[in-house]
Amino acid sequence: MAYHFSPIKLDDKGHIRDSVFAILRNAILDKKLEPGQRLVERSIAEELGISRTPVREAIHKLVLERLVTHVPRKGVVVSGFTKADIVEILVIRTSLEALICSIAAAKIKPRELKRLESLAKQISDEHEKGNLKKSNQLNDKFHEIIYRAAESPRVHSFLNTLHEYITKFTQVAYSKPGRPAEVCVEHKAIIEALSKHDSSEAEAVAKKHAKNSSKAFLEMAYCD
Amino acid sequence: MAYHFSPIKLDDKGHIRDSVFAILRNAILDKKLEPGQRLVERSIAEELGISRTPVREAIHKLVLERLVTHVPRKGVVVSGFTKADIVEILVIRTSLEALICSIAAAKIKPRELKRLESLAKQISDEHEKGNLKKSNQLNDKFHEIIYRAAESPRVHSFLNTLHEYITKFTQVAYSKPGRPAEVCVEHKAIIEALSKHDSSEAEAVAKKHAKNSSKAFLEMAYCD
DNA sequence: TTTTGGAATATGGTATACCAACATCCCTTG
DNA sequence: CAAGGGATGTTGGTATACCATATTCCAAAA
Repeated sequence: MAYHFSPIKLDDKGHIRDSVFAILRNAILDKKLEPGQRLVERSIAEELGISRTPVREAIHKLVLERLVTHVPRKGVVVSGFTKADIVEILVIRTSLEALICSIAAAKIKPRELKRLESLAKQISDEHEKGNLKKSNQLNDKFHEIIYRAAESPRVHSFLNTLHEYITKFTQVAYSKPGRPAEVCVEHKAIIEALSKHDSSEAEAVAKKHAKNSSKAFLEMAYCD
Repeated sequence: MAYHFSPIKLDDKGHIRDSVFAILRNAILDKKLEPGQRLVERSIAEELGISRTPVREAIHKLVLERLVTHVPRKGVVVSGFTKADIVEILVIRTSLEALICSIAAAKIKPRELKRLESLAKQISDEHEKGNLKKSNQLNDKFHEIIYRAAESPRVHSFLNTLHEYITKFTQVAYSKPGRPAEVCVEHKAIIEALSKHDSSEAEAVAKKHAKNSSKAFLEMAYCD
């Protein structure tokens, strides 16, 4: 059975395993590989024109991220994403988003607060111009500032992973009527809580922000 | 430089990479490998009497768990655990513990509640008998019941990982005078919230429980 | 004595080879 | 024709070989 992967270009200076990981990951998230489908190391390696070793290492990472499941004596198969899985990811993100915000409140510097205010304004501007892509990028930066301010590498990297899962669908969430305006209001509330270095308020508003975002996503994604 | 690992016994039916992972992980958590020390694939493989392949895969998992850090053109080095790292792990656990408890409140079955009550009683009994080891085991079971009730595999497995980090020190926390009694009270409060299927109360009491446990740990571990 | 070039070495990344377990299918045998 | 068994193939796990890069160190030249 063929996966229809193109041979890898070797001009990449990064490690092959990372390229393979990205290829497989995108294929799964883009549903090019169906849930339940087996991933056969030899076949993938052959199609990509490389050896099994980097393929194995890439698959390993996928297992750790639960995008594929290891079945004894069968190899790995693509995991299915049920609605329950999506919900779990969203609630984890909500919880950690609240956590990192409360931590950030205690540590954030005036310089970073300034940057957040500037970004919030830009985001709102781009919204009005209808520039979804740009405003999404800026939105990511907004949250990245907060993540960094919290100086909590584990939470930070975990949130990034979750974010990548969700990103594949996020423009859907933003297309919900009225959501962009809400986002602006919520961003302002977050900035205010952070400015006051009020951890519990920051936790509360961040949780509300993430919950609303999750809700908007679920409504749009599962309206059927 | 020698790591002083003994050759692996091959009678293990499990995969070698898992054995290697456990060996390295324990060595790091038990401080037999010092922070900053390099892990050289060839040397480890040689000492264990196996090939590099399973060693590589084990090291990969360690990187994902941040127990070691990959340094370009250097290989991997053992990560240092500062107090900030411990604190971060504890607050993540607190956050997820609260989350999983609130989810469990909505899903838990009478059968599981019965089991929790029985365990809480046993734990308190073993405390009084001064049987720390046994009561710790039962405590783990107590939380495991709740984890399972939540049916949230990602949170569940993440909490297990965090738990293993903390476990290495946990008997310290329990040695704090008065803590065992508090634990019993907190367990009762958790059971009550779960019985009422009150998610927000469950979240609150679980958070308090985890926070108190973290506090007890930090006080005992860093009294100097 | 200092500097520099290159060879030797160390090490991780990648490719390949080998093996054991399991599945599949055909052939034999009743 | 059906059932059992063995040959063969598939696949993941492990071992080994090879390669590229970077570091170290020594020797030769200025």
